[in-house]
Amino acid sequence: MKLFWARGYTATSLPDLLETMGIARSSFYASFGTKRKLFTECLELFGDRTLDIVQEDAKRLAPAKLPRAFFESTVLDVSQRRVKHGCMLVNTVLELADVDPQLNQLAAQKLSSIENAFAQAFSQAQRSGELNTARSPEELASLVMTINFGLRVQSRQNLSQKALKPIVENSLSMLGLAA
Amino acid sequence: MKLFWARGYTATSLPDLLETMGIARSSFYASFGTKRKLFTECLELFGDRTLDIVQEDAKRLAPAKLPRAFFESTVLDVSQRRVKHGCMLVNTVLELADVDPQLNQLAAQKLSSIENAFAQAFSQAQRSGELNTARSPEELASLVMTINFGLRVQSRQNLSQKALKPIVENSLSMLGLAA
DNA sequence: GCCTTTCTGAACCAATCGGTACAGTATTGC
DNA sequence: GCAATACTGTACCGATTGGTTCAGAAAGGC
Repeated sequence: MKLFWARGYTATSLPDLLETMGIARSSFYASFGTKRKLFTECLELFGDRTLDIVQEDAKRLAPAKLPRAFFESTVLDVSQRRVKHGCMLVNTVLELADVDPQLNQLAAQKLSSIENAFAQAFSQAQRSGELNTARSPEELASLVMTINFGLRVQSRQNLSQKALKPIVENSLSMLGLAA
Repeated sequence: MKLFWARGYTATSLPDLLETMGIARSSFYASFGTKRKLFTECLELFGDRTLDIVQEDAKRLAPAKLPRAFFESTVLDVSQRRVKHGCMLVNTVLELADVDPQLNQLAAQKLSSIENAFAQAFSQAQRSGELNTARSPEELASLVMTINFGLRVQSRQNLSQKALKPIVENSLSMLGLAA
């Protein structure tokens, strides 16, 4: 998964995978079927893990603090190596949008479920009066995802993590103003 | 360029290019050298054209209206087909960040020059008192680019243009609050 | 200690990749 | 109408792509 994450689907060759996994070619096909099937499983795994982050945070944090928690655990509080890989879902969408509709749709669907998790938390907070109702929960979630996407693109450039920090802070500040 | 734009560098094969360009294989190599060299030229062309959009708008518009003008001419006022291709520079960064450092750097550098164009316009507006000085020109430009990246990722998903419109409007509204 | 399951390593497949070479055909300039 | 330039079509190159097959070695269960 880490290989696919870093290099994308096409640029990751079978020999690359075999060497990293430390298994033989025949074992690979016996266990995982095809390269495409393995990539699909990796996409699902990555998407589910990311969704878990949001849902776990939503259990114990005020919704207004959700975006910061999410950006910290996916951009700020990870190694420089990892932040440079960006988000595997976003990478996949941009690599395969006009090449492989199925994989694109799978990634888009996972992203959509993450956006929904944000929207649900915001919706609940608005009903309990914790959150300003100037914008709908869906609009707020959509804004959070837009900023998230933007940050992931910034991450994947050659930016140092120091240069990334103020971008995250300013984005959060801007989001706060909008909520 | 349109082919590279839509499918990315790796997924665009030489036969694809030849068919679209309507020339023979030997003519291709005689005129453009290698596939990689052509891609470089396309990146430069795309980057320069995008930079032109910002610089031309900056000549006749108030800096506060620059982001809206930019998003209109790159996201809202283009065909559904075209908006689905996203931004070639962003696509390239996400496809090749951990695969081809040189091409990644070229795309990143072009994006940086676009960001600088925004920063210059904002800087001038702050000196003349047109713009709030709560945030530095560089910070504002960085925010605009982050939003821009986010919108491009949204565009490249299977979103209809109708679904994209409110996202752009909300993003602009959020940006306005931050400025 | 034996039998079954698991895995390896290498050979092999057809297809495609980017790139080169070159003879032959259009097209151009004058 | 002739010569120079531009372009085509095809064959070819080595390398690499994802995927298959299978005999043999290693490991595990009891």
